[in-house]
Amino acid sequence: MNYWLMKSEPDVFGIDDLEKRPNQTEPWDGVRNYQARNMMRDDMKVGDQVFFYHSNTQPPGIVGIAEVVREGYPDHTAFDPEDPHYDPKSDRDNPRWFMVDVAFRRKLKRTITLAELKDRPDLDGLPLTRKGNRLSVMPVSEEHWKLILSLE
DNA sequence: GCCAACGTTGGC
DNA sequence: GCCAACGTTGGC
Repeated sequence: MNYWLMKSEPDVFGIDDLEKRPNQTEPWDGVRNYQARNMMRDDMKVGDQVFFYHSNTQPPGIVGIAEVVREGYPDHTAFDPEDPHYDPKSDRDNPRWFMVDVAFRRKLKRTITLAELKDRPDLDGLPLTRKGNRLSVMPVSEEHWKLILSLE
């Protein structure tokens, strides 16, 4: 099993929104970055655990846990000219963008903030806190996963 | 609202 | 294939 972290802006789609979805499940659409695409298409497996991270909010941090419930499949929002994530270079015969479905598991008892993650020397190498990393999907090692959970 | 970091685009 | 211009992300 693998571990991941996915970023979302709570004003757009937060952990509470995921909890309220039918089946508490949501397709993670709209990702338009090749590295993140590759991870969703190739690496994320059913049962993988996901930290749900709130970005662009005060304070930014990890707020909950989700789980991959459907593996990579074409992101259809790229096919729809009306959709803000439309990409004319992607079509059904040769889809460029992929997504996974994630399901709500639980909220953390408290937000584990970006600030405290940055502060911990034992979390050196965590992609989230590496300088300049703006990926919206990133891997988390098992060691880091357990360590972060122990902070809850 | 600012701006650093970084990805993408397109002219050459 | 280089690189300047531009757009986006996301912390602050």
